Amino acid sequence: MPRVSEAHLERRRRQILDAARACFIRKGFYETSMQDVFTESGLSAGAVYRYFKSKDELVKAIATEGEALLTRFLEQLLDEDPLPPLDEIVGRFADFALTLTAPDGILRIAPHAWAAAMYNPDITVAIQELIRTIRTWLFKIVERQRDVGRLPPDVDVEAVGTTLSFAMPGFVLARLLMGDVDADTFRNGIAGLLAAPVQASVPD
Amino acid sequence: MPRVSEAHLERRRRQILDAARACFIRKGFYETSMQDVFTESGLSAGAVYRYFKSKDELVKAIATEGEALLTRFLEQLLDEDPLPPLDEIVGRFADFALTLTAPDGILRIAPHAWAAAMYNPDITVAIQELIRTIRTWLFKIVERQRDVGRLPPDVDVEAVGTTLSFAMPGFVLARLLMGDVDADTFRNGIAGLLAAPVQASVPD
Amino acid sequence: MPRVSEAHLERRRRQILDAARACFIRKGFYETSMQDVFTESGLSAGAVYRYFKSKDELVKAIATEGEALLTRFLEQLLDEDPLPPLDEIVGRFADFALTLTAPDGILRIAPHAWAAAMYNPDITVAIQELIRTIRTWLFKIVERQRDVGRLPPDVDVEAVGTTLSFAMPGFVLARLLMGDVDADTFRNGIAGLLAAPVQASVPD
Amino acid sequence: MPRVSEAHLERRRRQILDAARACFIRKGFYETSMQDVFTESGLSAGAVYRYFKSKDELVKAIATEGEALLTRFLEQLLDEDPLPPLDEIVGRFADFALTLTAPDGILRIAPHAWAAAMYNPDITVAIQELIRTIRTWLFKIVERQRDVGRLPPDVDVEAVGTTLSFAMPGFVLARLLMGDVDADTFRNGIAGLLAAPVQASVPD
DNA sequence: CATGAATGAGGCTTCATTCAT
DNA sequence: GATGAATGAAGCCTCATTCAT
Repeated sequence: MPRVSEAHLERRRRQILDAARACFIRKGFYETSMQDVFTESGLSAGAVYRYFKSKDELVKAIATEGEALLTRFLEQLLDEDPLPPLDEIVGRFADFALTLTAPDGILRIAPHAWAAAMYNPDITVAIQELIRTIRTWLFKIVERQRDVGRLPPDVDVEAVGTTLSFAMPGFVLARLLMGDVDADTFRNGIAGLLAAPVQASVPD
Repeated sequence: MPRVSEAHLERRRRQILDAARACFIRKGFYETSMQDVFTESGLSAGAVYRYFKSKDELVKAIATEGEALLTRFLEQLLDEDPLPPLDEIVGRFADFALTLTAPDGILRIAPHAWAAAMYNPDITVAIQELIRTIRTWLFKIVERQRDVGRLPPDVDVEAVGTTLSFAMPGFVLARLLMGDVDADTFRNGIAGLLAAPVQASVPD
Repeated sequence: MPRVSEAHLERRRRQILDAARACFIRKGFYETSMQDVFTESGLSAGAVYRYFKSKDELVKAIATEGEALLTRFLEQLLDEDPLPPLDEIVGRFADFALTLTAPDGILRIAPHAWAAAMYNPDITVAIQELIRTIRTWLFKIVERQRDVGRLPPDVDVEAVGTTLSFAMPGFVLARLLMGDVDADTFRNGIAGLLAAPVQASVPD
Repeated sequence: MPRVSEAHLERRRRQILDAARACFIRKGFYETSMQDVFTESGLSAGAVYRYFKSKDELVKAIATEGEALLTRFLEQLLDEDPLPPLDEIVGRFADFALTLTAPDGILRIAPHAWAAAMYNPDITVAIQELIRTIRTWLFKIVERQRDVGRLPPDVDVEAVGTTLSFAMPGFVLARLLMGDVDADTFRNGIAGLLAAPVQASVPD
C-alpha cells in the first residue's frame, strides 16, 4: 500500500522518460550523461534512480518505447482498405518517417539504437522485434498486392517483403545524414521498379 | 630503433590501424578504450599517440578507410560488361557485403559509424561521401538498365537509384542484427519487384 | 548527505581550499597533483571537482585568497595613528611577512605565484592587484611622511613608494631562500637610508 | 681520445643551452617540454640527453649560467671609479636589468628560478649565491658610500645593503608583471629616501 | 519519496627518458 | 656520436551510481 498514488509514480516515470528521450534524440545514448537527464527532467539523481536502476535501463525503455510507437503506426497503416499500391504504401511510410526525423523526432535515435543493438542485448531484442514487425507487415502487404494481381502469383513474398524492409532504415539514414530525400523519392523509386517491362527471365 | 625506414613507419601505422579496426569492429567506437587499442596492437600509449594524435583521429582514419574500401568495390562492380540485370547487381553487392559482415568484417562498424556521424563531423563527411558514391554508382546502373530496355525510358533515374541505395544499409543492418538474410533474399526481392505486371497507373 | 546546509557547503569548500593551500605551500602549484589535494583533503576526486571545476580554478582561488589576506593586512596597517616613521612601518610589514613565511605560511606560495603569473592570466591579475595595493598603500604612507616633514616637501611620492614596494617581495624572497633576514634588517636598512646626510645634489 | 673534437662537444653543449634558455625564457621551466628543447635546438632527443642527463640538469645549467651573467655584471659595476652616488648605482642596475627583461632577456626566467629554488636544491644554491653576490656587492658599495660621507659613519652596513638587495628582485618582478616601472623610478625612489631630513630619532 | 553530495574506477593524453639502429 | 621510435608512469578529469539526510 504505497504512500503515493500509482498515478504519481506513473507521472514521474513519464517525466523521466520524456527527459531521457529528449536527451537521447539530441545527443545519442553515449553523449548523454545521466546529469543531462537529471537537468532535463528537473529531478534529482536519486529520483531518477528510484524509477530506473541504471542508464542502460533508461536506454532500453526509450528503445522499447520507440519500437512500440513505430509498430503502432505500421499496424494502422495496414488496416487501410482498399489496399493502396506498393509505392503509395511506401510513400506513406516515408511521410510518417519524415515527421519523426525532425530535430525532436524519435527517429533521430535510430542510428544510435542500431549501434547499441550491436552489443546491448536488450536493444538487440527491441530492434529485432521492430524489424520483424516491419517485415511481417510488409509480408502481408506483399501478399495482398499479389492477391490483387499487382505482383505475380508466384512472387517470393518473403524476399520482396524483406527487401522492402531493407529500404526503410536506409531512407531514415539518408534523411538524417544527407537531408536531401523526401517521400516522393521513395515513392517514385518503388514505382519505377514496379514499372519495369517484364522480360523473359535470363538463364544464368 | 630510430632512423627507421619509411616502410617501418607505414607498417606501424598499419599495425595500429589494424588493431583499432579490430577493436572498433568488436566493440564499437565508444566502448573501445585507447587501452584496448594499446593491448590489441601490442604497443604502448606513447607509440600509438606518435602515429595518431587522438582517439578521434583513429576513429576518423578507420571510417575513411572503410569508405575507401567500399568505394573501391562499387567502382569495380560497375565496370563489368555486359551489364547484369539489376537483381544480379544487387545480389553481387549483397554477396560482397556478406563477407564484410563476418565477425571481423569492416561492415560491423557500419552502425557505429552511422551513429557517430550524427555528431562527429568527420564521420558525417565520410558517410556522406559513401552514400553519394553508392548513389552515383546506382544512377549509372539504372541509366544503363534503362538504356538496354530493362527499365522504362521515362524512368526517374534518381528516384530509382536513390531508392535502391536505401536498401543497402538496410541489408547490412538486417544481416548484422537478424543474421537471417542472404544475397538471394535481396536478389529475389528486387527480381520480384521488377516482375510486377505493368498496369495502367491508378489516379489518386 | 544531500540537502545539506549552506554552512556545510562552505565548510567543504574551505576544507578543499585548506588542503590545496597546504599542498601548494608545500610543493608549489606544479608539483602538486590533484591526487595530492584529494589525499590532503580526505575527499574523493569527484567531491573536489564538485566544488572546483579544474586545478587552475583551485590555483586561482588560493592566489586570490592570498591576495585578499595581504590586502587586508596592509589596509589595517595604514589606519594606525599616529603615523609611525617609515622604518617602523616597513618593520611591521616585515614582522607580519615573517609569520607568513613559516613552513605553513601562505607567503611560501609567493614565488610560485610570481612564476605562474608569467603565463596564467588569472594569477597575473591577482598579483598585479596585490602589487597595486601595496603601491597605493605606500603612496599614502609616503605622502603622510612628507606631510609631517619626515620627507622633503618635493619628494617624488610615486618613485619613493614604488621603490619601497620593490623591497617587499625581495624581503620575502630572501627570507624564503636565505632564511637569514629578519624585520630588523629591513627596519634598520630603511632607517640607514633615511639617515643619510643631505647633500648638495651632485651634477652629472 | 675522443672521436670528436673538444670544440665540437662544446659547440653542441652551447647549442643545447641556447635552445633551452630560449625555451625557458619563453615558457618557464615547467611549461617547457624536452620536445620544445629538441625542436628549438634542432637536435634529437638522444643528442640532447648525451650532453645533459636530465631536464633538471638543463634547468640547473641555465640557472647557473644566469647567475654567472648577473654576477659578472655586478662586479664590473663595482669597479667603477669615482664612486657614483647610491641612487645612481641603483639606477644603473635598473638600466641593465631592464634590457634583460625584454622578451628574450634572461631575467624573464627569474620568477621561475625563484619558484624552482623552493624545492630544487641545485637552484636554491644558484639563487642563494646570486643573492649573496648582490649583497656582498652592495655591502661594499654601502661601505664606500659611508666612507665618502654619503651615509652616516655608524650606518648599519649590512642592514642597508641587504635592504637594497631586497629591492632588486622586486624591481624585476614589477617590470615583468606590471611593465610600468623604469630605471628612473628606482633611481628617484632611492634618491627620495636619501633626501629625508635627518631627525632626532623618535622614541617608541 | 526526494535530494544531491560523495565516491572512485576508468578514460584520454602527455612527456621525460631510454636504447636499438 | 646521432637518431627518433618506443616506453609507461602519471596527470587531469568525467560520470554512473550510491546512500545519508
